[in-house]
Amino acid sequence: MPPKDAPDIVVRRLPYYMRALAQAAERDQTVVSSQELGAWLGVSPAQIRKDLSYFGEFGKQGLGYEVAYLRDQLRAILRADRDWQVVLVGAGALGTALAHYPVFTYGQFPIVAVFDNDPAKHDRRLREDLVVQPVAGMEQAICDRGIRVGILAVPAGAAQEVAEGLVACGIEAILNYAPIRLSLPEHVRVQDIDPVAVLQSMTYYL
Amino acid sequence: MPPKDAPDIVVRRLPYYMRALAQAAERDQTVVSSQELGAWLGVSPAQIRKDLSYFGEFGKQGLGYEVAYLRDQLRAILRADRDWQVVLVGAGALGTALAHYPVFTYGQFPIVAVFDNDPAKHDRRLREDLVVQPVAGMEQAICDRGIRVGILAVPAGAAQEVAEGLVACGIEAILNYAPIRLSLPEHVRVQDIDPVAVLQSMTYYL
DNA sequence: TAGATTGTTAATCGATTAACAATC
DNA sequence: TAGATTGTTAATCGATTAACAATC
Repeated sequence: MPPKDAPDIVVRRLPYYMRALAQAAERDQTVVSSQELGAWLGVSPAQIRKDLSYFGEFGKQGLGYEVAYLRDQLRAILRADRDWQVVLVGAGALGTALAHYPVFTYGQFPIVAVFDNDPAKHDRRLREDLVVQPVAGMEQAICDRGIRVGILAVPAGAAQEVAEGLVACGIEAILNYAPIRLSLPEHVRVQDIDPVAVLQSMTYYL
Repeated sequence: MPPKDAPDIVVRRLPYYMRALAQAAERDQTVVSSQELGAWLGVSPAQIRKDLSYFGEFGKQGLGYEVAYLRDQLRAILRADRDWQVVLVGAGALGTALAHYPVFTYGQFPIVAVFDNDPAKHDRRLREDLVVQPVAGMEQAICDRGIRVGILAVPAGAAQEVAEGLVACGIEAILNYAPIRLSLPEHVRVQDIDPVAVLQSMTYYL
């Protein structure tokens, strides 16, 4: 019986486990139990143990998990032990804000190229090392560098077309800020970030 | 047997149904089937019918749903037929970008006050009608206007404290951009938006 | 009427939790 | 050793899907 793949919902929790462990390590905590980790994250200890068990055995009975070790294991599992160059499309207010995030500047997901269709924005310098370019040059730039991750911060009307361009350039993971559902090939992962939809679901309860 | 409350996961899908219907209405489409709506959204027709059935009967057998009618019903259910004034805390790059979103300017969630703890930012004008104020005046401003929704766009280190301040002011729903889990009273709804966690879960598959 | 599609029930599928033997 | 906590199995819970009578 082959080991079961971790469900996507489990994979999506791992970054939160990883972050909690990184914070614990910064506090010089050396060991943590599933009980404690769960309390921090609002998750049951059983769920944490079950989630981790999809990927291996990381703890010691009677003791718990070594903080630094488990953090490093999760980093390796999520491929967070390396950088992923990112291409940003859309240099409006949101794109500009994202370009200044530390994680997108020196962090794990450096934005290395920005494109926009608005000629008024071309050559604008978003950062020391980042100049807005015309979308026409996108394919070339992405292929040359082997970039696989894209962030879409364009208006809804342009999103589908731009997304197809990204996919044609070899992008396999897209973080989509445009409030529209993208239709893309199966192999491309898309995650939407939509603050309005989130707020609208919250006001239901008010 | 009392009717069952809709699960939260259903409520979270309604904004997407609502948006698709609004777009269909703009195309002057008058009627839509669960089949068609599901195809647009990448959801099964059965799921759409089941989801809607938590809230009432909105369709006609053999025909489908009247687009404008169902859109309006969903608007009423989600309380999207009114404005919700929003308070923004954090006037950095992200907060500034959010302040310029149309939906947060003239839309359903107008940001009516911005606070920041950095004196250098005080009195900065984010928009025609929006000036950054010291956090000290927050409670007063929120209570005066009866604001119930907050957006948190401050660094992780300040988030918990600021969130507690918001709750003390009567805020009941928080959209949290800080990469940290907030511990707040049960009655306060919190939704996190964390692009890094999302990207990290996607790179697992690359 | 005949064809289509809803609303709902029952079946299926998948995720979470409880419980406990293994063992540090 | 005694106490604690893991990893895993089985039980439970909840969400999705399939199917179909009702009916437009």
